[in-house]
Amino acid sequence: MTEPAPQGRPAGKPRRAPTIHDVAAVAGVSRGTVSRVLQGGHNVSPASLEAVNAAIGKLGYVVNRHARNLVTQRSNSVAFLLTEPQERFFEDPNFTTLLRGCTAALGEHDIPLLLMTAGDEAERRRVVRYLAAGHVDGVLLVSSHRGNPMIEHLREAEIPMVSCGKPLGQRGRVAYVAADDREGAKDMVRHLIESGRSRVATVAGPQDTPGGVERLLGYREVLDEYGITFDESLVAYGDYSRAGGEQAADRLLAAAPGLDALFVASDLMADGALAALDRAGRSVPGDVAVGGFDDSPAALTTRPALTTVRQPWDRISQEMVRLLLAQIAGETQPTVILPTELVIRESA
Amino acid sequence: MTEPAPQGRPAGKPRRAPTIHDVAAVAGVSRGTVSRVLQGGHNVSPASLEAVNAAIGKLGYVVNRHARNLVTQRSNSVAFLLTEPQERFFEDPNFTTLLRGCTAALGEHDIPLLLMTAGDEAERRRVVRYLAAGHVDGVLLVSSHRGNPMIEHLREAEIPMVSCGKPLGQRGRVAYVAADDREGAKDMVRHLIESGRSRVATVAGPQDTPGGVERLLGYREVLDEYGITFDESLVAYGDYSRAGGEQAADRLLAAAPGLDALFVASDLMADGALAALDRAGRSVPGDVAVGGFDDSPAALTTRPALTTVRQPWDRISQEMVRLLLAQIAGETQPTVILPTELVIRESA
DNA sequence: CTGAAAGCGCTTACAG
DNA sequence: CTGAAAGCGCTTACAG
Repeated sequence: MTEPAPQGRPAGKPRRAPTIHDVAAVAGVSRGTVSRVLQGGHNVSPASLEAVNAAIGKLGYVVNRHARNLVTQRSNSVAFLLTEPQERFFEDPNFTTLLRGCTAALGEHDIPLLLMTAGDEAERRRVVRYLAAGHVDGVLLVSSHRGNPMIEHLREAEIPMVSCGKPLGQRGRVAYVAADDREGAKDMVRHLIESGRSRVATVAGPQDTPGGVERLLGYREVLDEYGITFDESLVAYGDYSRAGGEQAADRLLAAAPGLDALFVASDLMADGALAALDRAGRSVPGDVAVGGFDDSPAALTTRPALTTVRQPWDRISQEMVRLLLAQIAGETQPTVILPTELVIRESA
Repeated sequence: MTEPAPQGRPAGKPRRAPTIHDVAAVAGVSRGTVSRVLQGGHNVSPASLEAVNAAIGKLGYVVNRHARNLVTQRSNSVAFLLTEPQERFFEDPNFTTLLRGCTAALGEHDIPLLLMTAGDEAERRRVVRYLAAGHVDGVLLVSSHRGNPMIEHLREAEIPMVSCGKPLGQRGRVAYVAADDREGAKDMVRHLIESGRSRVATVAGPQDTPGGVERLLGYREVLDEYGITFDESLVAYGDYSRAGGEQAADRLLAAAPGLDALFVASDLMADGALAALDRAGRSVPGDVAVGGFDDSPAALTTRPALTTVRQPWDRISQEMVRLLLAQIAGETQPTVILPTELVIRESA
């Protein structure tokens, strides 16, 4: 007599997950054939293919990644590496947007994202050891400052990687995806001038970051276009933080009280600048038109709502993942520059 | 004649990583002994131990995780799972704080964190398949709303997990770490009353989240303590978003114009409430004292700076990791409730 | 304390 | 198109 089928799985702990062996037995083929089906079903007869798929469904078989990874010498995983002091990035809304986009894009390939941070020397060592050991197939790198020590380490270990934003001082040796910072800045400054402003100041980002450099260059190029002489007293520098933007705007207001427009190199800094202007009794956009950069969520909650330059974060993350997977597959992929978009709200 | 030693590694690609076999050969012992050293060096003679360690250093040997994981049937990795619509969490500063803390805490154990999101049905299926296949050893769960379908799936698959915040409707079946929401709320409301306010209103969180329920309960309990009759018109509900807080405050101002204090169940909502009060021409804390909850970075940039209840995020993430690792190791760990701290700034 | 050996669950030439 | 077999790099009883 046969026992009644147990409800669910038996009481004993040892639920052994079905293996390729079990599938082969049920399907009545060899393990090699099962594996071939798993690899895409090439060189497998329709009958075998169907039998194997049925067995897989019946058993609820899922490949054991460790076994597969061991033999293929791949990890089928990718690291998302933050190389700045953690504080900075975790407060930056651009970061979470990017992280979310990369997670989603990798998810579609069924590739998990390992989040790693390398903020201090101890972490850096641990991460390099981990990555150099080949525990991931590639690295999505988030680092903006020149002279990042991690990049050298990763290059030496010949780990596929793609950076978000152009890594300064690498002379084209590392692939990257970036928004067109310079054109975006130019669009904004043209918009400011075309709306009738004549004393356009700017809060630039750090000059050891690509965004800091390029957005300032865009500002200067448009001044040239319109035959406006560049004036040192109309530029101040911030560190991309809200407080930094506020202080830079204070300095600008002191050095050039007559300014009637302000291009700020990030939304977070623009939010700070808005506070400074408010304190100084200047209305926006009445007295001073203000333009930001990023189109971060914060741009919608400032008052007035911020006119800004939209960075295409969704596409940036998608392209980063595409480039990295191509690189892992052995293809050489060119760097990608994505267009920005001027978003006009109330502040300018 | 011997060739001069090549600089760096040879030109040919095939840099094969050293294995336990190479280490054994260099150290003059068997692979088993090398493995024992790797496992902690028990039952290994001092001489062997030293020889093996020297060989490891010389070769730059790093264990192959795939091989190890295959035989130990462990993944030595942990998932950080977001089960809400992604938008919500990625905008919530509490989330990034928690993510950062967990990454750091796991990093100390050399365990990578896999970031996974289960916002829609398709993602949910993919994630359940991945987790149920045993691809991670455990799950750090971030989910606040009652009736989260993922929890059932994970429980069925018997995957170790610990939740951030008490999962409603699970009757104690899943371990969690949380701040003491009720006590935190009570501290704040007492502070409001003790500072001389008599019409204390509250913006509560969603009532299908533990923070929404508990913080409102704390508010009511303190009212009782002081013999103040509970007044329906002094409570409004928000969804933890900035806009939600602003709208809730608007409603409160309409229903109870005489309110002179406001306890808001999150800093983000408090920021919105501040905007509503400003629009209504009420000064803070002059006309209305405002208290928040979280002590998020935003609490420092509101004007006036926000008096709030600090959630101990660092400890929360550390405890989550500790509990999860214990659970993976087979130990049963009790749930952990951590004390909050009243942070007095300018708004109350 | 230590070595030889089995085995974890896959993939992939190799013959046929 | 398919099976038998080797091998990926480890860990872990088992003898000794």
